[in-house]
Amino acid sequence: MQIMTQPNQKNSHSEIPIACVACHAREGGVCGTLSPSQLAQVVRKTARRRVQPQIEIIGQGDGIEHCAAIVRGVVKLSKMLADGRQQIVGLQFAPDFLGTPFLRECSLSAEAVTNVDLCVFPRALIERLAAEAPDLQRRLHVETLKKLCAARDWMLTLGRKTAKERVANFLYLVATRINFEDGPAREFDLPLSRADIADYLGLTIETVSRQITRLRKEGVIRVENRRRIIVPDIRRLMKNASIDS
Amino acid sequence: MQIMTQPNQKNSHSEIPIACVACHAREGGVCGTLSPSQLAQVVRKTARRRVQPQIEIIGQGDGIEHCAAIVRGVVKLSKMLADGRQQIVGLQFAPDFLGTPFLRECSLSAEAVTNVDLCVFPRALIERLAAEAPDLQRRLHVETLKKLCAARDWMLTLGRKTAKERVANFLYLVATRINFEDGPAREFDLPLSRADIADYLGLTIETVSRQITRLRKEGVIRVENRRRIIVPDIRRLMKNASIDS
DNA sequence: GGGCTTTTTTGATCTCGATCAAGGCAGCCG
DNA sequence: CGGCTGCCTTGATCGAGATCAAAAAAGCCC
Repeated sequence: MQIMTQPNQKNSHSEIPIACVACHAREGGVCGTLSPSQLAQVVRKTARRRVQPQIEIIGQGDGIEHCAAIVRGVVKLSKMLADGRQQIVGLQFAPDFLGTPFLRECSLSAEAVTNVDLCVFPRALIERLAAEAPDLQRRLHVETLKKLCAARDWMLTLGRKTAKERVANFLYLVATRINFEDGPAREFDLPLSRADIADYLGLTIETVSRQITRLRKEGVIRVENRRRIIVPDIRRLMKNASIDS
Repeated sequence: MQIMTQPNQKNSHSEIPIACVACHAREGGVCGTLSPSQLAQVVRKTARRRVQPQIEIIGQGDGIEHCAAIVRGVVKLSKMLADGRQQIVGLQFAPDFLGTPFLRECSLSAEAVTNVDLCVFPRALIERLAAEAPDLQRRLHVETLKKLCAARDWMLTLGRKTAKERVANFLYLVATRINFEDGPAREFDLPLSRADIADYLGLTIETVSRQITRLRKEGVIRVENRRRIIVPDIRRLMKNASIDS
């Protein structure tokens, strides 16, 4: 499924760039250094969109004609083999950028795992503005570099860590990314089902469940209603994940 | 160990940018769109360097002050846990770019696996030129996007493929990347030892060896002198790697 | 609440790849 | 040539996580 292209008429024009800025609040916003006329283009071509859980945002192998910034919610990026085996290759939280301008042939599918609010742009707009505004290009590049670094960290997890370490690593990752401003959350709701966690960790749901139980029994975490995780001591969780701090 | 900083006096000035261009020949070279004065800066600040196998180019956690383009040879990027478990998170062939300008905190170590010729620049130079030349910034960004795509492909391999598929996948990867101009090589020398292959695939050397034997006995590959691989039918190798073409 | 589905947990067993242990083979140097 | 060293291969056994199976808990709709 493609990202919708129509600008959302219900939003006032002034709201949209604020959303974009919010998306990249950590660094002052993607639109931060654009000229007034460039900002006006963004306003005209940008659409807000709300996506329900389990709805595909970008399909595997689509010619991707749009990009988006996540305003709220969690998006999973996954790859699938012909026989159905699946691997989640990235989790994106607000205010991450979705899509690969400047590169066409990267097949992966993006799917909302919670309710997601997006700020959608045409790919061509981003590419044009990036060519005009070096700082925008640089900032998108830095975001890509961070994703590359995260992907490589996860390769270490997938290739060399035990099931228990992987689960602890996942919990640590969610704790640190769920609130993008503050440090690691002490208490949070898991955005993913056990099946999705398994697909992210290269494990089965049974193994994920058993390792969560194990961490719970060892007192590393507390679990309420299967979804809510409480971490009394983040250091202890990191040790269980073999994260050297 | 840091990359050497001294420009190599033995190289004529005219040779160096040619080397850079050669590094990025597929797209016309990193230096392709620079002005004459920018090119002169590159000439002044660039050093050629030859690196022996198993020599570290950039250490894990170094404050990385240099970047490099690979002119010849193969470089492995790896991450290690405190207890010694290791994962190779990327293999770079000529004419790949090494280093992460614009981003400081990504800990990984780069090590030559064959004799490697590099073209070394100060990080600051690249960052300055990229700010001035939007096309250079864009091209570096595209290279990073490709690496991200490759890393995510590898996550699928690490998370969901069997030992045999992983080994076949690795052979296919080397076949396609060892000669950057042509298509997949039908015959090539493995640049990595069994131990390095194991670290790349998240397996042990024994399992790697057994799966190579198995692929050999099934006629998917022929092996000469343990290092030389002959692939009679690349399609068959891809099928064994579960690569959907 | 009661019946239904879906998700998660727990238990029993199996299997692929790890581990432990030799043995083979090539390169190197005397 | 023979002994040595460092990879690589092969064999035997073990174990972490997969698979198969079922029970328990939560959500959902009436």
